[in-house]
Amino acid sequence: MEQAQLTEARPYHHGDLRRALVDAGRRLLEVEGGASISLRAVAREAGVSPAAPYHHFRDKSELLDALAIEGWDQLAVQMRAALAEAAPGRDRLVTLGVAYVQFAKMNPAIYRVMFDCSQSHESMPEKLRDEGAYRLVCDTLVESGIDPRDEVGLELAAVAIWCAAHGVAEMVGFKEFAPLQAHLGGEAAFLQAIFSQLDLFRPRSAVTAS
Amino acid sequence: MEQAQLTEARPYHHGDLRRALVDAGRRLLEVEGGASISLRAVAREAGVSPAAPYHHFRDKSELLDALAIEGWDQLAVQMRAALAEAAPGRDRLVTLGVAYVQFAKMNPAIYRVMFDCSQSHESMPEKLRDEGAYRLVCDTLVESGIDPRDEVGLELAAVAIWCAAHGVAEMVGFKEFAPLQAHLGGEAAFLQAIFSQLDLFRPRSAVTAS
DNA sequence: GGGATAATCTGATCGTTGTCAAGATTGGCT
DNA sequence: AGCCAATCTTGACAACGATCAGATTATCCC
Repeated sequence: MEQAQLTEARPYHHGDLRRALVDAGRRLLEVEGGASISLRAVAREAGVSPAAPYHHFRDKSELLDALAIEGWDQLAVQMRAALAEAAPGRDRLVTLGVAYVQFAKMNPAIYRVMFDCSQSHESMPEKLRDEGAYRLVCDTLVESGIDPRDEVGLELAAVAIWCAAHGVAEMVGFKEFAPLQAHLGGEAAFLQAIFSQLDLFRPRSAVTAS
Repeated sequence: MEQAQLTEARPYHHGDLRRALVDAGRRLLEVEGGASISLRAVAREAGVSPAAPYHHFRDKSELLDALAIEGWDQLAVQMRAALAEAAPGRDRLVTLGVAYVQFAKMNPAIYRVMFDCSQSHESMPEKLRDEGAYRLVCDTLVESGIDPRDEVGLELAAVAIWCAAHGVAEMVGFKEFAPLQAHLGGEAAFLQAIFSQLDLFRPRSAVTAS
């Protein structure tokens, strides 16, 4: 009857398992590199039986969804912080992009889960639009000169930035870029340079056309 | 002793299994949507036992590597074709980007495997640099005005374009973009618009700084 | 309070997967 | 012919996702 187990008190019904499972999952994602997480491992980490999670999530994918949502929240926090501690006059869009990529690089497994979930749903979490990172990007875009009444233009710009940031986030770890990165003096300079290069898709020699 | 089985002749040693396995894998990837492929399913599709592949690939990941390499080849072919049938004066970088994204959208599972393999190796296949799509991008960059002697600048530009294209490729299917896409009149116009937007990271209101 | 009802957790089980070891079968070389 | 190495099958193992019956507990109604 005593609950003096080595790890913690062991309630018979485990007060709030859903929470514990998500935390366990996050812990595993932080430790285990890029491998896909195992639902049984999450249950093990939380100290419950392999079937227990099914009372809180219909699927394994639902657990991953919960992890993904927390990841998006975490990302928004980090981007907000980056904006806050950046010099106000500097280019704030680059600041956002660098923060985005650095989050993805420091939490690769979580970022992978975030994006995999979005892809299987074919859409990002709702919250992004209202209070999350997407909103941050839109605000910064307006702040840097885009007409907020041009909804199409604003969305196009935000989408384009997001795509670029995602692409950089997933490729910045490639070995091919290591010499380039070293030559430019570190990752921050590399990211800055990449983002500054992203006007390349505009027609260059198309002075004749249109 | 007769080999009159329903499907095909059934050689005792299956002339060239490695080839058959890769083909079977590609067939499965084309049919089955986004799910990860099963090594046993590939063996089943090829008509051999579940352990047979291990005489041609050390791992499941090695089979995926082979599939990925074929995918990169296929992508290069498609991009080359797009360049060939595009008007010579128009913006050829956009043509390349659109071809890249359309390949990813028409072969989502294969593209996913291609990129997953690259990420686990932290580098893309060697061939890309010499004769593949990367080389295509570099050539087109030089053709559109970049000084080929500036190796760092050229590589930076190629990397930036690749990142942007990859980001767009992975996000263009999201439902959030459907209205925007419809408003712009189809996917091609949408892609064109996105790529044209990618100069946003340049400092806009930074006329004072620097 | 007490008892019914629903929520939660465990244990056992099924089908599937990746991987390996041991044995059967075959092609190629001498 | 005869041997060796390559190839393929069979059988097995652990781990996984998922489900179900049953044990345990919380909650609510009287």
